[in-house]
Amino acid sequence: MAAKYWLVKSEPDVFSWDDLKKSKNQTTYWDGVRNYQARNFLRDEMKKGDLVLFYHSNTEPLAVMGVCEVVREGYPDFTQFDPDNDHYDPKADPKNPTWFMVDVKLKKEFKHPVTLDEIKSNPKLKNLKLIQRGNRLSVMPVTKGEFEEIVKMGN
DNA sequence: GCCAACGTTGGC
DNA sequence: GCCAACGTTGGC
Repeated sequence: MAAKYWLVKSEPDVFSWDDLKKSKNQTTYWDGVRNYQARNFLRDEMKKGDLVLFYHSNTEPLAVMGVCEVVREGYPDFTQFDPDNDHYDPKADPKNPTWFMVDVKLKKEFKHPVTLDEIKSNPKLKNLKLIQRGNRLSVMPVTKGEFEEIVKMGN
């Protein structure tokens, strides 16, 4: 099974590329996703070895910072059961968890972060879900071609 | 800080 | 099951 390609958004105020760099083994768990479509990707579709573009949303610079690799496949997001956590979900049932997460590890830092403007002005990326109107998914699939184009732009 | 777009909630 | 109201996202 060939690896798949993904793009995840993170607000750098919450968790930035630098935070990932400083994490133990440059690996982190991707917690706090509370959207069913994104949850399904995390739970069912993301597999070990899949490659993930890491995008900074909401705060400058709006850009893809680099590439991560999935190192642990979907497992229950423990923050849903923690009342002190921002992502606590009082309806979540430990026996049948609602929300899932994966672990990702830093694989490659772009020499040149690929900004939203650059993505928008590249005709090869015009179908990228990220730039489609009103898209609010925090985890989304990208095609191999889109992935390779962004990696090329980052080097 | 604004606001368009969207997902979720809840009354009916 | 519809749909209005509401809250959140995220670019500008």
